[in-house]
Amino acid sequence: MNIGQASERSGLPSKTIRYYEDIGLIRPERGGNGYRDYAETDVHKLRFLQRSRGLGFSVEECRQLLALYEDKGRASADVRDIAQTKLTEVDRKIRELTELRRTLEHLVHACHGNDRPDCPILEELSDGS
Amino acid sequence: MNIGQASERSGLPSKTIRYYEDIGLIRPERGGNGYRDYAETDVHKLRFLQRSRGLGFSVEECRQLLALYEDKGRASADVRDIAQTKLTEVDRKIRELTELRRTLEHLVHACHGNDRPDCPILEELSDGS
DNA sequence: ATGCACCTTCCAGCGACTGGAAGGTCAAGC
DNA sequence: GCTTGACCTTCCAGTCGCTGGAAGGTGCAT
Repeated sequence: MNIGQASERSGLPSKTIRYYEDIGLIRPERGGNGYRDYAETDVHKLRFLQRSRGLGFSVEECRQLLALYEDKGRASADVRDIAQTKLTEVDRKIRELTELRRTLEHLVHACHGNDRPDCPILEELSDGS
Repeated sequence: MNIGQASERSGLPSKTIRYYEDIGLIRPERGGNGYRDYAETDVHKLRFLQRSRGLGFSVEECRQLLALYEDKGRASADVRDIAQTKLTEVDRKIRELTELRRTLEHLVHACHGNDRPDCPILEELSDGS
């Protein structure tokens, strides 16, 4: 199938699919007209990429996961390690954002939001109080 | 003062300070030797930038905030709108990450992590079950 | 005079795409 | 057979917010 259909079936934009080929994640056949020709297994891999990217794995991590996926002799512990590391990162990000949220909420509530020029938000940004 | 000291006092790397000048956020004087010469007000603005970037505002939002900060006749509601929008974004991001966290945790717990090749994580990534 | 820390500009690269230009291909309708 | 339009191709540039490095100038102490 052509890239358009592969795009539709994987949920990835054609541009992204070509990019993944550029960086060596996937290698479709080529037809006589030079068009890329995707097999079912390719669509499968593209969906795999779409899901793992959506779970926040970097492209390099996806490359590892894909290699492990294709390696029938891999240890499942390898995969779990990658997921565990990502989980820790996500946890940290959530903590940071929650802290940020608290600060922003405080700022928004402190500001009466009228058309007078004094604004507690700017004051706090300015002097770090 | 030179860029090194401005860097130290604002908490921003020299490279970043030069970059902020490139994109027109700040315009220090120049000494006879061509060195940038930062006044107190410049350090003040740099700290303002450092804090607002740290709160997750984009450089463009920082530019707006800085303009409002310098505009003595601004309405505080303008500032609050920017902060409120950012708060909504942060909320959405936290929700997404929490969902992601749940999925990752499920994957990690489902995988026994031994050296046999079957791995529930890869299976889920593959078939989206 | 030498050394070293600091400063300058400019250019390139990161990650993960995304947009656009310029052109080839294919199928349908006239 | 000719046109139209949708699709495909490659290649180059831009996004965001820096960051690194090269090549060279300046300031100050020894």
